[in-house]
Amino acid sequence: MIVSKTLDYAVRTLTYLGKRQSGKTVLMKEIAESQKIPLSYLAKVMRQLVKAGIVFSEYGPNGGYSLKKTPSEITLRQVYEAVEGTLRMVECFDVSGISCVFTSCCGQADVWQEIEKKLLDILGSITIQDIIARECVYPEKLLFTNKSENKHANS
Amino acid sequence: MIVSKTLDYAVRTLTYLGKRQSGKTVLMKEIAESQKIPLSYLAKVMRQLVKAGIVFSEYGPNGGYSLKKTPSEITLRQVYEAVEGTLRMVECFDVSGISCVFTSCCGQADVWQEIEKKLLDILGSITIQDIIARECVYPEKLLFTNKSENKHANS
DNA sequence: TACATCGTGGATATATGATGTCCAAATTAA
DNA sequence: TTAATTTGGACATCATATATCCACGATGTA
Ligand code: SF4
Ligand code: SF4
Repeated sequence: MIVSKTLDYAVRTLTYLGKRQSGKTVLMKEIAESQKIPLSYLAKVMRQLVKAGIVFSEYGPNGGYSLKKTPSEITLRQVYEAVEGTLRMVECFDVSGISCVFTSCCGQADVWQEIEKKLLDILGSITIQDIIARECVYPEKLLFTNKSENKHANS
Repeated sequence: MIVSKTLDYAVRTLTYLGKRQSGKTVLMKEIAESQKIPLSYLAKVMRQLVKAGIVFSEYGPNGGYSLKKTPSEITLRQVYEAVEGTLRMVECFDVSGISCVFTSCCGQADVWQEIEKKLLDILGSITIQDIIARECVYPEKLLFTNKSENKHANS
């Protein structure tokens, strides 16, 4: 019941791209550095986002990434499924497809599937735009000062 | 975003105990065998349920386990927290307590915490009784035949 | 008291998956 | 062609979930 680092990376990247949305592409290197994501790991995450049709990628010099949809069209559910695959709260079948002995008569499986459905609805109702909107009002300032001690001046 | 085997074991055990609720204690061995849970692993799970105040344990001959509350008083949230600890969807602090650089200005963290809250509400609204009620109507029959091929006669 | 029964506690192993690294190939601009 | 950049996959590393083991503590019975 946890947001993996991979998902965290993906969401951060998308909000970052969402704010740059002037049609210009952004280098993977820039994303990695600004978001403190290991470059070679980010590469893997980006591939998944591209394959899912969420971001657009371009090769070569002047290449990079940009959003393929507007931030308000990208839901958390899409992002989740891009990097984690289909959400499944209970795994009633093992890797070789053999079902749990209790599957045919299990009240628990039903319950988890209902919860899963509700959770999917929630994830589907939240967009990258929502996340951008929830950032504090002076984001650029902080982003550009995070090499220093990131101290709060709220006295 | 997954129900661990441990949690699955815990819920199965509690529904099993819930159905035996005549005040009588049940041996760990019986639970393990009927629920196909490794005995020595179940031991660990039971300890957590006892510590959480959900089940009652008794030493010695005639010992065993029984529910400390009625099935309708035990919520999934309680069970989750007993075996997994506090639900936290995002981990914005590493093990040594150092916070993520973005914590002070992160829209994502807010969003996950709201989702977390909703999920906790859902988990808190579902009880072991609900799960028992959702089992199919001939549970004993199936439970006692699972040494055979568990074939369905629904033609 | 002595003994058998059964849960407790913690140390330790094993398996699985998440995270991170590396390098060669593909694509494109200049 | 050459440099810049993403792509793809193999591989290494690390963390955690799962499982096992064994000595100990508590309780009933005789
Ligand atoms: S016990 Fe029920 S929920 Fe758990 S794995 Fe088997 S069928 Fe699925
Ligand atoms: S980026 Fe935001 S959500 Fe992710 S860890 Fe940092 S603060 Fe938490």
